[in-house]
Amino acid sequence: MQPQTAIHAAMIRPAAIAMRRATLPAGEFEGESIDQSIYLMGATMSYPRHAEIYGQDEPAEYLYKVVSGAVRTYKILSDGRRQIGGFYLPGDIFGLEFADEHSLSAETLTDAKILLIKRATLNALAGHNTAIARDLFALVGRELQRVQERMLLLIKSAQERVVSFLLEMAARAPGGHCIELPMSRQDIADYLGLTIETVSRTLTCLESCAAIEVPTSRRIVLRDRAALSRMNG
Amino acid sequence: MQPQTAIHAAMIRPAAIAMRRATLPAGEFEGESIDQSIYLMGATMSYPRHAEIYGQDEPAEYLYKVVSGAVRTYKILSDGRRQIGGFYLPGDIFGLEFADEHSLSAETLTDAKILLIKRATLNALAGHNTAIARDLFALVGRELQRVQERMLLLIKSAQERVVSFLLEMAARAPGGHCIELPMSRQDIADYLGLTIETVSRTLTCLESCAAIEVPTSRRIVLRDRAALSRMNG
DNA sequence: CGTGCAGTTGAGCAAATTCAACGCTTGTGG
DNA sequence: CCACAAGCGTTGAATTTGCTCAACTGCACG
Repeated sequence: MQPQTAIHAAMIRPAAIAMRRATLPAGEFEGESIDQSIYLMGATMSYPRHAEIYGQDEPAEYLYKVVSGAVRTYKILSDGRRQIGGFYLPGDIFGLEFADEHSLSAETLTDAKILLIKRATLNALAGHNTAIARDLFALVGRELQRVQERMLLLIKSAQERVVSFLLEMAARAPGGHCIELPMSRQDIADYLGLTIETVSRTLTCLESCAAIEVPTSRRIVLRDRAALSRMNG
Repeated sequence: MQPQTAIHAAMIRPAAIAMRRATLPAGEFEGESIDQSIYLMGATMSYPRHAEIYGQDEPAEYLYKVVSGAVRTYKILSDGRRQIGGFYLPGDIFGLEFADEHSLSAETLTDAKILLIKRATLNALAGHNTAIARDLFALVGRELQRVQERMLLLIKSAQERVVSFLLEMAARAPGGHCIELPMSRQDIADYLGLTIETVSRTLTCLESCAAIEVPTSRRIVLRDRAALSRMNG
């Protein structure tokens, strides 16, 4: 499946970026410098639903930022099981790798617009601009924390995993208590290391406990956040 | 429990380090520049067995390198369960954190000598010396890969987890097929997200399959590595 | 009105945990 | 030197948890 591409790359040399950057106000939050660079130097690509953005073992040339839509990264194990590495929503950056090749694949969950920036370009910028280097570092640090959180999740019970997932998604949702899920039950199951049946049953159970409401299968409303937090271990 | 301290800090200004570094041959492997810095600027501390090196929620001021002995990092969950973040053997660096506070605690498994270096010092060095910055980055990258590996491990079956653990330890052991374990069954269980009983039973099973030998509880010999690799998924 | 897909529900099963007992080693005190 | 307690590891039986397999529902689409 080939993505419908719509490239608007700004052809600016690194030095020009650095100068332009210098005229902007000092960084007020982490990632600002990287954001500047991506917007100035990145190319926007439009992908249809369920399109592959990159595959396991392809060279990791780019860094990606979600503009709209949602993305999943995943890995297929030798026995056919699939482990989902993470879900990325608008504003999130993915594709951070340290090997020369991607260890995960990435696919869109929905139609999506993705901003791409060459890693080589960013590395070159980081060599001259310490703000960008710092942002890159912070980015990786946050990714590390995210993965460590998830490690803790994976030793918990099925119910705790589902609850953690709901709270995590709620924290990133606009309202904070009504979640619109861009992914299927199978995706959630592969993210949590459970089966779809267990996820489904757990949600039903949470609903009958009055902790959540599930008006449609892709929308979940948190009713009793205190109860959920208690279940979260 | 207070560590027996034996500080031998070399008091050298960053600029001096950078100069000294410049006279050395160009980096031949990742981490060399950081190693240089740690050895030049670090302080060695001696800890007895089961001593706390730092605690969860303490400010993360230092980076640590194991000189001798072994270390575990861990987190106590609210319900009393303990998750082990990792085991660190001589040559390993731990204490990498991105928040200002440690999210894990660290303890010695055995008597140990640890080299400490102030994060602030290293950050300052990294700001001037791109080789150090690159090493730091690579270090974090490898830590991220390590954690991602472990995430994959935690969705596997008990047997696969134990086998993965054995292969991981064997890869770091000197001979490569005879493992001297510095940690207890409880530590292994908490590392793998299993119970001690399951770990014990699995080892017994592997031994009766002739895949391993367990001459003493802390020593494990890999007999049939091919079979183990096959079990590893 | 069927067909196909996603999600739910139920019954039976396998895997891992819990609880309990036991063996081995180590260290301590009589 | 022996007796004994404590800690660690192993083993067994019962129980729980989550998985597998299968049927069923609701919904979108032709």
